Amino acid sequence: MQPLTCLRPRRRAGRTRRAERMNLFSDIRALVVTCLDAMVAEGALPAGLDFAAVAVEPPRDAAHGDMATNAAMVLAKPAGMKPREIAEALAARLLGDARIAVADVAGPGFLNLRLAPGCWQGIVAVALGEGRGFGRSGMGQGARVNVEFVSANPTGPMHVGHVRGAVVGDALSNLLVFAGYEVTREYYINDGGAQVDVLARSAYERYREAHGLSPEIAEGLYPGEYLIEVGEALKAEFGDRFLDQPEAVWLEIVRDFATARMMEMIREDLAALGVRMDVYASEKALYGTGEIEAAIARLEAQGLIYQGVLEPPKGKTPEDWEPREQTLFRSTAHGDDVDRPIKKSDGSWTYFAPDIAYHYNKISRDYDMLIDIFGADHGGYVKRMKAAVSALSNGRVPLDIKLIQLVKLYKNGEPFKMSKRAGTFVTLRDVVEEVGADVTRFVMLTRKNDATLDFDFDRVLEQSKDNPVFYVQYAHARICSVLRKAAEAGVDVTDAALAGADLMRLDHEAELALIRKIAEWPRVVELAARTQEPHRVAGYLSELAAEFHGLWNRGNDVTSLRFVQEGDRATTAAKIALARATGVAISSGLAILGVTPVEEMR
RNA sequence: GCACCCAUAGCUCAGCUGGAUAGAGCGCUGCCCUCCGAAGGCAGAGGUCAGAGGUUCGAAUCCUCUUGGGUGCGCCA
Repeated sequence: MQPLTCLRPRRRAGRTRRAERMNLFSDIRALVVTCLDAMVAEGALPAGLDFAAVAVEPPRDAAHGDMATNAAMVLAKPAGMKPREIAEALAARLLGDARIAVADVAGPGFLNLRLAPGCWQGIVAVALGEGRGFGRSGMGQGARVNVEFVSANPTGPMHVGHVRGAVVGDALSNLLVFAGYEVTREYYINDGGAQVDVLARSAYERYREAHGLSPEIAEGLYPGEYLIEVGEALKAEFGDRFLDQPEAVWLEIVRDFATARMMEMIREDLAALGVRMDVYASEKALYGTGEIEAAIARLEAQGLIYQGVLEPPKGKTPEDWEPREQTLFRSTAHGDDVDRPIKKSDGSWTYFAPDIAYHYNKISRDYDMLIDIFGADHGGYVKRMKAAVSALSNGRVPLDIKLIQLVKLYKNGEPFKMSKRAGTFVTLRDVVEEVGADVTRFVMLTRKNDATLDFDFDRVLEQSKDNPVFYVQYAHARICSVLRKAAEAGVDVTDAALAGADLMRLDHEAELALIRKIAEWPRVVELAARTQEPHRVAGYLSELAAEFHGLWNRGNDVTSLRFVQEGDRATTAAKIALARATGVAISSGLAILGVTPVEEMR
C-alpha cells in the first residue's frame, strides 16, 4: 500500500492532548505561514508583517484546485510589494513540501494549490480512526463558558415558542464542547416575581376545585388545565388546611409547591426534547442572601448608582406618565442608551436588580465567557445586561446575547393559528409527539437564530429531497445499508479494518469530491463555534448528504462507482471505507445537533 | 422619536465573519429512468444582492444616509 503522505504523527501535549486533530485546512495554513516566516527570514518579505488575515480555504470553483490562499493579496500592501511577486515566491517555497503538488498563481493574486496524491484519501482513514470524535477541535483551549437558555417562567408547560431557544442553546453548547470549550448549561428560574404569585393563586383555585368547590379563575389568573393535578396534589399534601384561609396563610407555601411542580414539568418537557441542564439557578434564592445588595454595592462603588428622574420615551409618551425619582443604574457609562431603574418607587427591586445579581453570580463563578439566549422580544434588554456585566467584571468577561426569532407554524402550507384564550396553543410536547424530537431539533437548527423560521408539521415529515432532515437521515441509512451489504459479501466492515484498506483506489473525481467535503468538517466545526452559529452544522450536513447521494446516483450509470464491487474485495473495502467515513461525519454532526442518526428508513 | 434585528432568483433561504463567473431546494422548461442500489437523475432559463454614496487591489459582506418590514422603549419578568 502506498504511504499516505498526510498521515503522520501529530503533536500532543498537556490538557489539550487530544485537541490537536487532523484538519487539512489548518495544516496547510500552518504550512503557508511557515513558508512566509522563512521568506521574512531570508529577506524576501519585510519583517513585522501580521499574518492573521492569511486564509486557506476551499475554492468556490473546484477547477481552481484543492485549496486557495489569499496570502499574497493580503500581504501585498503592508509589504509594499506586488501580489504576484509574493505569490510566486510563496509558490516556490510551498512546492518544497511533499504535500503540495501544484501551486498556481491565479486571478488578482490567489494561490491555487493542488495537494499530493494521498492527502485527501488520508482523511478517510482519519475519520475512521476518530469515529464520532472526528472534527473535534481544541480551539476553545478549555475556556469556561456559561450558556444560559430557555429560562421560561415556571408558570406552565413549555410551549412552542420556547422550543427553538432550547434547541439552539443545547446545540450551541454541544458545539462549543466539541470545539474544546468547557460548557455549563444553565436555566434561570424566574421564581421571584409577581407571576409566581399569580401561579399560586391559580393553583389555589384548583386546590379548592379538588375539594369539590367550583374554582374562580379570575381575569389574569392562569386558566390552564395543567394546574388541576397541582390542585389535587395540594389536597393530597395539605388536606383542607388552607380552605377558607386568607391568602397570607397559604400563598408562600402554595407558591413554592406549585413552582416546584412546574419546574418538574419543565424538566420533563426538556428531557423529551433531549435537553439536559447542568444548573437550575433560582431568582428567588438571590433574595435575602445579600447577593443583590452586594452586586448593587459593587456598581455603587464605581459611581454607577444614583437617584434620578428618567426622561419620558420620545414619540410614544404613556398616558399616565409623570416624572418619578428612582434608583438608577448608569448603564450609559457602558454603552446603553439610557440609564435603567433598579428599584421601583416603593423601594423594592425591579426585575433587573436580581438579574444583575444573577449575572454577577455567574461572573464570580469564574467563567471566561457568558452567553445568554433570549427571545427576540427581549432585545431591549441586551444593552443594559451587557452594560451590567461589563461594569461588574471590569470588562473582563464578555457577554454574548443571542436573540431567537419567532417560529411560524404551518400545517400543510396553511398558517397554524394558535390562541391562548381558546386554549389551542401548541406545547413543546405537542410538537415532539407530532413529529419527534429529532425532526424538531434539526428543523429548528436550519436557520440562523436571528431569522424567523417556518415550521410546517407536514412538510418536516415529508420523504423527499427538499426536506433536509430526511435527506441527511436517508444518506446515513443508505450508508448503513451498503455496509450491511458489503458485510454479507465477506468484507470486514469494522472501522479498523476499513482504515487499512487501499484508499488510493478512491481516485475518481466524484469520490474525491465527497472526500473533500468530509475533510471540510473540522473546518466547519471551528467556523460554527467561532461564530456561535450551530445552524451551519445543519447546512454542512445537507451539503455532505447531497455529495453522497450524488455519488450514489452516479453508480446507477457507472457501475465502477458503486460501493460494492462484485468479486473485488479490495476495491469494495476502499469504497466502503469512504461510505463509512461519510457516515462518521454525519454522525458527528448530528451528535452536535442532538439528533440520532437512523440506520434504516421506515 | 430612539435603539436593535432583517431585506439575496417567482417562492423559502444558504453564502466561509472582505475574495475569483453570487449558490441550493421548490416552482418553471426540456430530456432520461421507472431492470440492478425505491422514496428519482441530468440539463436549461431565471439576479441592479432594497436604493444611493463611501472605504480598497476587490464589497451581498465593512461605514454613512434613504426606503421598506419586525421587535422593544420608567414601578411586567
